Amino acid sequence: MAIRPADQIVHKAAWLYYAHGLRQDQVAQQLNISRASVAMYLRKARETGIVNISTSTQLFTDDLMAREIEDAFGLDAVWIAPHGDHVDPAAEVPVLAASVFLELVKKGDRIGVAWGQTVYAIADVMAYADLQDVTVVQLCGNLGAPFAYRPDQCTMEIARRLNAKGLNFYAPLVLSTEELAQQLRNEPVIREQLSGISDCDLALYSVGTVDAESHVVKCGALTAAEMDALRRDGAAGVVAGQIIDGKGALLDCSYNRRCISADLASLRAIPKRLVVVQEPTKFEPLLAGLAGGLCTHLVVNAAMAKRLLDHAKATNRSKAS
Amino acid sequence: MAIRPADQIVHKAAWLYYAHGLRQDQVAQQLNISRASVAMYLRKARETGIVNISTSTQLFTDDLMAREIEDAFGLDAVWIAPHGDHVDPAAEVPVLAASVFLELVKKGDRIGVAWGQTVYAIADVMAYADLQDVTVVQLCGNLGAPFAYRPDQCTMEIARRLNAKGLNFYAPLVLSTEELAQQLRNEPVIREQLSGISDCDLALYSVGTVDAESHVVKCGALTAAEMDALRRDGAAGVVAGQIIDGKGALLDCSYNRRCISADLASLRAIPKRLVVVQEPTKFEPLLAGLAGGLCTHLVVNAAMAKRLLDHAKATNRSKAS
DNA sequence: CAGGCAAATTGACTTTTGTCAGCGGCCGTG
DNA sequence: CACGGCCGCTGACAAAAGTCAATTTGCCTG
Repeated sequence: MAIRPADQIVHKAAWLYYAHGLRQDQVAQQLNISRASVAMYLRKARETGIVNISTSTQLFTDDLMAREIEDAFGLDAVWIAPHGDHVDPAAEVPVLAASVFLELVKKGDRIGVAWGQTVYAIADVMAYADLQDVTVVQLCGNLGAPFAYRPDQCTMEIARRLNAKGLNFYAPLVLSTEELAQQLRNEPVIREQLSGISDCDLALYSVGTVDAESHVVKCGALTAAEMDALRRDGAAGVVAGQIIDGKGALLDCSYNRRCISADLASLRAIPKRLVVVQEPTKFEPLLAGLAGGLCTHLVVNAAMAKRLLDHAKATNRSKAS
Repeated sequence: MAIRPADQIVHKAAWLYYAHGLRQDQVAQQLNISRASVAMYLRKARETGIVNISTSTQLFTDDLMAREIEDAFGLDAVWIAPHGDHVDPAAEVPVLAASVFLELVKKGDRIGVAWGQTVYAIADVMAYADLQDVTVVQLCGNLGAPFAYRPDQCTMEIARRLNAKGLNFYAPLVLSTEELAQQLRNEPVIREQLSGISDCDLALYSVGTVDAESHVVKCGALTAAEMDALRRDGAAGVVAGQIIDGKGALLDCSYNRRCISADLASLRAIPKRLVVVQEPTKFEPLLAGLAGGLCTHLVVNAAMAKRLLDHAKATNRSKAS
C-alpha cells in the first residue's frame, strides 16, 4: 500500500509535530498552511494510526491478585480492571482489553477474532494503528442477526482499526443438518479458512453463557428451550459459537455438529489466546474455558477476579482434604 | 520492577487521560487533585514511557530512492531523511533514526550499541519507552575522553530512555600492547560480554572517518599521523572503534589488535544492524561498511542517498562494460 | 519537638490547541 | 460555459493544556 499523496501532508505534519516536537503554528508555517489545517491533519494522523499513542497496562497486571490467578490457573498473564473508581465502569474492561490486545499484537501477526458484545465493545474503543502486514481472521461462521456484534463485523472493525487485512468467513455459523455442515466444511474455501486458524499468533474472544440471554439464542441459532436442554446435558459455556462442557471440551451434541467454527484444538494451537470477560454471569462459562485450556491471557474486572480466586482456593482445599 | 506507589497515580492519570480520553479537569476531579498536578503527571508519564507516542516512519521508506538503495546494496530497509525543508535539518537524521530504532526494537530484545556523535545524538532525541525486559549492551571498550558520546554514555542513555537494563563494558577501547589486550579479552568478565554480542537481536552504530577528525583521533586513541599511515595502508572507516578496509574487513594492524571491541563476525551475526550516517564526509566509510555486510538497515539523508545510488550505478556500468 | 529544607501541590495566568461557520476553488453536469 | 454541489481550507473564537510563583506538606535533623 503506497502512501497516497494526500496522506503525505498528514504524515509530514504528524512528523514535525510529534517527532520533532514543533508547535502547531510552527508546523503550519513550515508547510505553508493554516494552523487549523494542521490540527485537522493531526487528528487524521491519530485516526489513521500514522501516530500511535499507547498506555502501558502494567498497572493492571501488577495487582497481587493477578499473580495469584496466573498461578492458580496456569495462565501467562492476567489483567484486572479495578471497579468503578472512575466515571464509566462499564467501559473499563473493554478499554483495558483493547490496550492489552494492542500490546500483544506484533508486526506480521495473524490474529483470530471471534464475536460477541464484549469483542465488539473492545473493537469499538480500540486505538487506531498502522499494522499493514497483519491479518485478522474470523474464527467462526456468520449469523444473519441484525446485531452490530456479528462475527464479520467484529473482524472487520478490528481490521479497520489496525489498518490490517480482514479475512472474512462466508458461511453461516449453524446449519440445519449435520450433513450440510460437513459438506460445507469440506468446501475448499471454507476448509482453507478453518485450517488457517491454527496458524494464528493471537486469538481474541470472550465466552458466552448457556441461557436464554446467550447470543446464540438471541440470534436465533438455538431456541431458549433447546439451550435449556443442552445445559441439562452438561453445556457450560460458548466459545466461538460452539458449546463446551464444564471441562472445556466440545459438547457432543447435534448443534455443535451443525456448527461451522474453529476447532477447539486449532484454538489451543494458537500461542496467545486472549479471553476477555465482563459480565458477572459469565463466571461458569469462564471456568469451563479455563479448564479446557482455551485461555492463556485473561482480562477481567476485580469482582470476577475475586470469584476466580475464591473458587481456586476452594478447589484446592477440597483436593487437599 | 514493581511499580512504586508514587507511580501509581501517574499511571492512573495517564490511563484516564490517554486510554479513556477524559480531559485533564475530569481526571483531576476523578483523582481528587488539581488539574495542574494532572498536567505534571501526564508529562511524567510521557517521560517514563508509561505513555508511548510514536510516529510511523513509512514516509521515509516510501521514497523510490530508498527502494533503489535497498536493491543496489541488498539491504533490508532504508530510510531517507529529506533535506532541510524544515526548521532544523541537522536534527532530522537523528530524530528519524531514533524513531526507526524504536520501531525495530521488540520486547525481550538484546541490543548492541556502539558510540559516536551520531549515536549519542540519536539517544538524545529518543522518545521514552517502557521496555523492561530489554538489555542494552555496549559493543566496544571505553575511552576516558571527556566527550558526552563515549561508549558507556551512549549505552546508558539509550538504556535509560527505554527503561531497559544497560550492560556496560569495563575495559579501555585500546591498550598499549597487543599482549595486554589479549589477556584482557580472556578475562572472564570481558570474554562474557564479548561473546554475548552475537546474541543481540539488534545493533545500532554509525561509521567513523579515518582522518584527523575521527573520534578515535580526537579521543587520543591514535595520533593524526598514525591515522594517516593507516589510511595509506588501506583504512577506510571505523566501526565500533575498529578500523576496517575498503571491503569492510578488519584491517590487519597493531591498533586493531590492541582494541577491545565487538568482533566483526559477531556484529554480522546480529540479525538487524541499523547503521545511521549523517555527515557527508562519511561516504567512504559507509561504503566500506556496506561492502563488509555490516549493515542491514540504513538511515541517511537525501544527499548521501543520492551519492550512494550514483556510486552503485557507476559500479554497475563499469561491471557491465 | 521545633526548625529548616526539599519536594509536591495548587491557583492564576499564558499559551496552545480544538472547533466550526463561512469562503473559495474544483469538478462534473446540464 | 454557467451552475450547483462538494470538498478542503481558513479566521476567529472557545476550550483545553502548559507554566510558574507561592504555598503547603512531609520529612529529616539537631
